[in-house]
Formats: sequence, C-alpha cells, structure tokens
Amino acid sequence: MSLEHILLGMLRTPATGYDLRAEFLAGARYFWSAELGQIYPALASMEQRGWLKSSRQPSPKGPQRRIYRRTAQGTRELRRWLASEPIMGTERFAYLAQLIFLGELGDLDQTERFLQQLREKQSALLELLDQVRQGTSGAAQCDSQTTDAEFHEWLCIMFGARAVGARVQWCDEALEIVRRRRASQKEKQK
Amino acid sequence: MSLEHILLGMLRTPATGYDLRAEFLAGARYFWSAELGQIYPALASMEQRGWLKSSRQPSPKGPQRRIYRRTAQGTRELRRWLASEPIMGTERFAYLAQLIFLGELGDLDQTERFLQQLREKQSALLELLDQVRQGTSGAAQCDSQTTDAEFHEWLCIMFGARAVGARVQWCDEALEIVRRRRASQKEKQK
DNA sequence: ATGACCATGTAATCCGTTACATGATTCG
DNA sequence: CGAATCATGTAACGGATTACATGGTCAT
Repeated sequence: MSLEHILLGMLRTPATGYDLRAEFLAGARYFWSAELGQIYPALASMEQRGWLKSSRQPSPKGPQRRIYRRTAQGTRELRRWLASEPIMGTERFAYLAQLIFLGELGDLDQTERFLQQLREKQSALLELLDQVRQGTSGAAQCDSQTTDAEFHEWLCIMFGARAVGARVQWCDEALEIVRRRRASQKEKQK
Repeated sequence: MSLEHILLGMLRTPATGYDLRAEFLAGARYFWSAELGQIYPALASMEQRGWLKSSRQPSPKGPQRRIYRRTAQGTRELRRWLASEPIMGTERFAYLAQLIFLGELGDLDQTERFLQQLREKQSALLELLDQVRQGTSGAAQCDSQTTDAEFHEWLCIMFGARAVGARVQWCDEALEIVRRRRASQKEKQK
C-alpha cells in the first residue's frame, strides 16, 4: 500500500485531499500520482486507523475544507515505511512493448517516426522535472546551506532527470542507428 | 488496454497462457508483466472478440494445453496499436517517494543505507537486461546481418540498459554527495 | 511420499480511473 | 449568464495480484 504512505509523507504540514491532489499535479506526479476518487477514501480510512486526525474549517469559496494532520501513530508508521527496503514495483513501459513489436512490421520508417515521437514525450517529461527543480525553494543547486528536506528533494529530482535524460539521449542515438540501417538496406536492394 | 495488445504481439508464434507467463518471467518483465490470473481471462476474451483462435493439444504432463494463435483480425488490431502514438503510462516509483521523505528524518546514515540498497536493486535489474541480451539470438551486437525483429529487440534492451545504467550511476554519485554532506555537517557541530 | 513443475481455470480482493452528484464563488 | 475553480464525497468500472481448486508427471 504505497499511496497511503505517500500521503502520510506529504502531510508534513496539514492539508486537505484537494490540496494533496494539487501537489501531485504540480510536480509530485513525476514519481507518483492519484485522483481525488482514490485520495478521499484513502484519507478517511487512514483516519479510522488512527494515522490521521481531521478537522473542518470554513472555506472562502465552496464547501467546508476537511484538514488532515498526522497523528503520532501516523508518524511512527511513516518512519517504519521509510526504514523498510526500497520498494521496487513492477515497471510497465507500454512504449517499449510497441517498439519491440514494431520489428514484426519490418518498416523502418514507422520505427523512425515512433522514436521521434517517443523522444518528444520523454523530453517533455524532462521539462517537467526542470520546472519542479525551479519551483522548489533551494533545489536548484545544492550545498551545505540547503536543509535536509531540500537536499533530499534535490536528490530525487536529479535521479529522475538523469534517468529520463539517458532515455532522450538513447532516442537520439537510436534514430541515427535506424537511419544508417535503412540506408544499408536500400543499398542491398539494388 | 495494453496487456491484450502485448499478448497479441507475443503471439508471433502460437503459445499457451502458461508459455506467455514464462516469457514474462524470463525477461519480458523488464517492460511488462502479468500473472496467470489475468492472462487466462484476457486470452479467452480476445478469442471471443475474434483476435485469437485456440486449439487443444494433449500435453506429456499435466492437463491439455490450449494453444492460441493470432487471427488475421488480431494481426490487423496489433498493427493498428503499433501505428498509434507511444503510450506513456503514469510512472510510479515508490522508492523515490521514500527517498524524498527520508529528508524529514534528518538522518543521513539512513539515507546512505537506503541509497546503497537502491543501488543493489537497480544493478540487479541491469543484470536481468544483460541476461536477456545474451539469451536472445542475435541481440548481443547489432549490424546489418541481424533481422528486423532482432534489431528492434536490441533497441529495446539498449533503451532499458541505458536508463537503468544511468540510475546506478546516479546512486554512486549520490552516495558520494551524501558522504561529503555528512562530513561537513559533523564539522559544523564542533 | 513429498515437493516442484506442468497446466488450466475461477473467485476474492485491491488498486486506480472515470463518472456522477452537489453546491458556492469568481471571472469574463 | 456561463465557465472555471474550490471542495467533498460516492459509485461504477477496469486492471492487477493473490488465493483457491484440480490433478497429472517427475525427481529426490
């Protein structure tokens, strides 16, 4: 159950379900995401379990806000989760499946088009990471001045940026290789 | 519905549900995975839709094998899927969430331990990719001799290897940075 | 004989997305 | 006035994992 622990972590300061979704949309979505239809029930069940405590507060617009805060028990549970091993979920990359099966078509033009589109999408992801980097207080660089929280955020963003950057680079190299292969195939045909 | 199209792609040669799961376990799991409880119903519903046709055949051990093959309609559907845009699912990396929230603990020893474990797991993934590379006919290198299918497989494996390789490298760099930071923190305490 | 592997299938459960229902405020 | 945003919640559905049920073969 990762989502509940991630919500626990995000509740370092009290927030509503609506706020938490906004945080996902604003940047946290580079490592996780969830919709309101999942967030509200999750928060409710966490409160029942004693990890959270909610209070209601009027809102300038719209209905009353339900503000959640971590309890001591919730904090203990978060720490337990953090002390456990790194969680490796099964990775699912549909686009790699598409690329591998494109081999059956035997049309390198299609493969080239596909790799170009993939490159676009990956570099869009890179831009998101860049925005997140700029959007956070001190995470642009990192020295001994930054707080522990900022430092860890920086580590995570760099992790993503490196991995996605490598993907973009590979798209470029692969495009070159595909073009060369197509050229050598056309020669053979003569 | 990616799974069904991936099964369609894997059925370039006829196979049973059991075989397909074995293929996931043997290597395809670096980009997708599924359990029998999902595979059998998926194959059945694809047959009803006319994408597959099954035949039964006795097995030396165990019950009769149900062998699925693609129909012409199934092949058309696969091509349609391949010609669509690269599918970008929401990525979910629980370990990045853990890393980011480790900042709240303010214990760099914990962070270091975590990064070491993460490095181990990522390099295990790299090894899987290497095994897959060696396990496939011609995908060790890639020249104009290799078939289109082998070539595309090689592209995919390289894609994964680059991305995961970058993660491992980042773990190493991050470990260095964490150690330096801890050292400078200890100096300040004096 | 006990356990591992072959082989198929169903059912329960959980995780996630999308749609529905409600209603106030704010901006164009 | 209509659309967007604020805000909470439920319901329906689909995707994925795990457990259950069944039973044969093979090696230790």
